[in-house]
Amino acid sequence: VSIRRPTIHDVAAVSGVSKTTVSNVIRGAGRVSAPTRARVLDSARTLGYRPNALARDLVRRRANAIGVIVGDMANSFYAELVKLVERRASEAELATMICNTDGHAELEAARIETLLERAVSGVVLLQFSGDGAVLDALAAAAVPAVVVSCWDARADCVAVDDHAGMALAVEHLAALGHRRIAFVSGPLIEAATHRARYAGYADAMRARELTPLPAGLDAAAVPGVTAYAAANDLIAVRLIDALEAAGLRVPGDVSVVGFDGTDLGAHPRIGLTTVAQPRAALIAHGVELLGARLRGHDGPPRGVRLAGELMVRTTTGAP
Amino acid sequence: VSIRRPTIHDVAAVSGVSKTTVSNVIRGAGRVSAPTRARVLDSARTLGYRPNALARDLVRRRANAIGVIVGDMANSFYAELVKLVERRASEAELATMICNTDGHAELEAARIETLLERAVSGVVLLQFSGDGAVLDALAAAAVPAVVVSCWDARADCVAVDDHAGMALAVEHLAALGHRRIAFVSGPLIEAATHRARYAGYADAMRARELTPLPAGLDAAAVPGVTAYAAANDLIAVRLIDALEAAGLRVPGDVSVVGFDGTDLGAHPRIGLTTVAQPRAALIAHGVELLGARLRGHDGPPRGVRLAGELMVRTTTGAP
DNA sequence: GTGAAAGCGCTAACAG
DNA sequence: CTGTTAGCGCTTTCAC
Repeated sequence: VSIRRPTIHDVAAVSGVSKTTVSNVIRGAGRVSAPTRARVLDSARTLGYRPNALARDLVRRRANAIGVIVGDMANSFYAELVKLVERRASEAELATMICNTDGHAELEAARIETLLERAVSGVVLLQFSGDGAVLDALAAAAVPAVVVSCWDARADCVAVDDHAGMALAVEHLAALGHRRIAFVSGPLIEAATHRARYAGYADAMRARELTPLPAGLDAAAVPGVTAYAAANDLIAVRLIDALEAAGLRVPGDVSVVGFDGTDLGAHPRIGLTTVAQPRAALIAHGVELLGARLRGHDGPPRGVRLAGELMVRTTTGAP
Repeated sequence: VSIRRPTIHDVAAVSGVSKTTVSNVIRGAGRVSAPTRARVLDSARTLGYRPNALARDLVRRRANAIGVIVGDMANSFYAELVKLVERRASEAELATMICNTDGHAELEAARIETLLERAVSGVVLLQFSGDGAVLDALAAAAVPAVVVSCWDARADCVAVDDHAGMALAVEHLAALGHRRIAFVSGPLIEAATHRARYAGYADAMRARELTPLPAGLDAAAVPGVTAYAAANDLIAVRLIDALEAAGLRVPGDVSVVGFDGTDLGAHPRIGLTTVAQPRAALIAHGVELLGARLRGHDGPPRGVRLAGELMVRTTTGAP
């Protein structure tokens, strides 16, 4: 029950070598003879030595950690993304610091600030308000960042093609015979994503000679509409609730299609028709982009567009 | 575009005071005259000074962060708990380091080890394998920990009364007229939780003079059984899938009750009857226990038992 | 192969 | 009210 935990110095004293040598064997760096290494490892074990990451990080001037900004972890789409990021990070020996912003841009900026104070090695933005100042702060601190699942040309970025994805949804609905199709969004949708998905909706409508309606911002029935394209699954599911609570049947009276491809929508009882995002690929590319920067890659922002996949289930049908 | 970010030393030089004074105004500690404070703040701003948390933490020998161990973030029950913890932590200026174990005890131990290397101020275990060595390591490092949502008498702990909660589920089923009731669990359930919930089930069965069946470990129909009490909502929902896929109707042919009270089960299309856990209260108490230790409170482990609440929805009915 | 020395940026007594 | 003095535990040249 030591009052102070053993340091590299203690290990050095016990094994009769210098701090440098201990440091070398702990890190597996430099050349150390086998007997010395064994002796050091042995005393480290008996002393119960545990490296102090704080000291290491201070001299390296960079924490062995990445930050993750997420809008809403209660949304299973994002929870899953966080989980995937954390797995990659821990495989790379990096800790994961998580920040939930609930979609507030000012909170986002504040959390980035604390991540910068903590000198994280990189940041994954699963939510990005679009605030250029945030990107600037990151760049000024030379902390690489990648925005995932929300398109932004100013940063390394990987996202699904929102425009094309939403068009898929509208075409599916139109092919079913729907003509009055509404787009429904919500407060937790980033502005850029909202715009892209709405544009995809509107363009696809016009391509079919249908009239796009203004974006709805709450999950409520719109008179005369027979089908809804929601900005994400959560909104779609809530919309279904509201619709059914109002006595409408889905897909009997109205059709609903979501966006994301969450587990929630996948449940047979819900069977939400949706445009699924390739979550694993999103993170794989995101981590790869970040990794390249961490390895020193320099150059202009790179963007990766992934395709969304229409999954027809049971919330859509003929009008 | 400075190659090196400004330090407290630079700010001191610019404002013509010592490092200590700068440190004092940055931290709001000590007594500093208003004019001096203003001058320091001013030069800090113009220099774009940002405190280095790494250095602060090193001298304090404790990172301004807590660790959170979670079994499966993709389970919305836990995602929600993580979100609540993160909110409390950020309110207390603490960063949140997250570790997803996928229920593997060895991963849990490994992640605790890295949290200890990083000298976190405390740990919230949303998942706990029950490994005493983990608790010992934490105690040896004098890092307070609280286990939440899973009972363990050896640590500060807050959890729902699993035994009584599961009994509620069984009594509900029995009152409906079911006599052949099975208990179904899964691999991601902690051993202690599994035992407590199974015991609650078995005892409630016997109290009604019914015969408890051995615990089922997969979401599959058991011949002759008319009702299932699942160890959690996720298992219950999967069970419903399997049952319906096998041609059985819920609750027409069989009834199912879950445990947790997740959003997934709450959806009208699913309407899972369940024993809801008071998530906010769980975290509020957990954070409070941890906070007390952080403030130096000493003493034996304290445990808080919360009551689960039966929420009757639409997956249960008469046999 | 191994060691000595010089910090990383900040806090914390303790003087003045 | 402000400054001086020591480190926190580790990495990293650079000698030997």
